[in-house]
Amino acid sequence: MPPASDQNPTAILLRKLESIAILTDGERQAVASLPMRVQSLGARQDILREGDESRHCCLILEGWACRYKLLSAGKRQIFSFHIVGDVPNLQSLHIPDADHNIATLTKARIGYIPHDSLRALTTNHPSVGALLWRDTLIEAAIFRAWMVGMGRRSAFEQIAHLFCEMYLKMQAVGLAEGYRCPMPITQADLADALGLTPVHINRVLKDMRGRAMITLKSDMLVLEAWNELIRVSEFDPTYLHLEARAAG
Amino acid sequence: MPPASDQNPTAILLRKLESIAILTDGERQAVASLPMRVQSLGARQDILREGDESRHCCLILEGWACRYKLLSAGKRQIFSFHIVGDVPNLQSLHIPDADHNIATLTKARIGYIPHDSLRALTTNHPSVGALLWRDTLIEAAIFRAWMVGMGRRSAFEQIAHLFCEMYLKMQAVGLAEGYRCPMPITQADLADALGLTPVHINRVLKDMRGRAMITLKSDMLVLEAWNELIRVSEFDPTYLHLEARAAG
DNA sequence: CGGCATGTTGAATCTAATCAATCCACGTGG
DNA sequence: CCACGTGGATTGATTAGATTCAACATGCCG
Repeated sequence: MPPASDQNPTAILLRKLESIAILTDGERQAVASLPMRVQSLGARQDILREGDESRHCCLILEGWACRYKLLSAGKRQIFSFHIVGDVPNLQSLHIPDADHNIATLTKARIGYIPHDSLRALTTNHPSVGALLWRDTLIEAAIFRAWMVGMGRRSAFEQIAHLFCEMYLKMQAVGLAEGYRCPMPITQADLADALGLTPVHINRVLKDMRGRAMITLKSDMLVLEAWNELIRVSEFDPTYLHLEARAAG
Repeated sequence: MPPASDQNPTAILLRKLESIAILTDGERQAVASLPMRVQSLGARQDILREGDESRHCCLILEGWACRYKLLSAGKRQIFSFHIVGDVPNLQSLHIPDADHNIATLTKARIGYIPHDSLRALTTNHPSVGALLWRDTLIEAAIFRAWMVGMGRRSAFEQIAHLFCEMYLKMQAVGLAEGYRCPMPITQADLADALGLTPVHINRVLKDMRGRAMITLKSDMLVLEAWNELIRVSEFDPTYLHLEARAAG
């Protein structure tokens, strides 16, 4: 598989959709002909702000992004991390007013697809519409998995669970294999995603390294003890609803 | 407005849908003619279990329900509370395999609507399909709001935020007014929803009573100091995306 | 090379958890 | 009518996990 940057922008979307469902040739063609305006962004740039009204959906062509909300006193909660192929504001199709922010984590390229084109696609190909709906439902399932972590898992279990989830998501779209994946996320970002402090994240990561469960260095994560990680975090990949051909 | 129990089952669904959007007569009629099998259940009965495959969606006609997941060592995370008009497994339309459980909290009546009928409805009335999609997206927005609470709010703020949310949701479908609403939820349930212990919930509730912010007795909640509650919890109702006519 | 973001470590503190006992409201049966 | 059982609520004492504050190290980029 060629690197994402060499691919046609819509091919990236197709690869993502085919990681969660099987498409017919007609559907593939319809997706592939979506119009798209491409923009390059630096790291830590807001793509969309709370209160903004969307007229486009944002497809990540390169780099990483996250969704988050700011509270008073500088507190921040990150809701999700997004990789190549994700459409972090797909929900704007039916809820145009953003109730949270989207920002890049790394340098990134974003493809903007007009809502009108996506609506036409769902009208002409209801099964693709159903697939997009399904994608937002999988996202909700991931939210629930994070809720379990924040509410009822220890910091250690929670981090292990997140790493398993992110690895499988990347593996499903060909961005990872052999229990190695890119992880260009600071400990502060991780803390804001899991509801912990950066200091505590640091200590737990040290602990995980000490137990030889992970290696995490220069933005590369290696899951050295997959079975141990899924055991301690009670990780069950069902909720990701990945196509069998893609699932680990 | 007559009590829900006197209404036609589909009227309950209509009232809910009209709390988040405006329907045409044709759409109303189509929703009203959905077939439904009604079942009565006692309190704390599972409606759906993790791993089950749904062929129906469950409409709550009477009583309260919740969605939850069980972990080892008896830990439980509740994802959502559901009231009359809610369809807690709407997502099963596109993800039939349940990755969590649904159970009643109180005695309840449930209407089962076949997936086939709902699919036909979304085919013949795409705008109703879009509305159902929208409802699942609002639910995801509520998940995000809970994530903020679990990750970045104090127990006090979190409980205040939840009470504001639940009051507005009930008010939107005519189940509450005057800052009073039913709240037939045990402190243990609240704890499992917010990621806290029952003991701590108890202490925070005592504190909130002491500050004259709430009254909570015999399953009835009164928000005695609405402005104070929304201030301390930084509550912004936008994420509920209620129709203006229904919003507080 | 300097500057700044990120990562690391220690010590003190605190919020919330844990464990355990008691209380209370309510329904039931003798 | 009252004793009893039960589920839920309340309280106290103690502990633990995570936070906070502060200092220092590392590493990357211009």
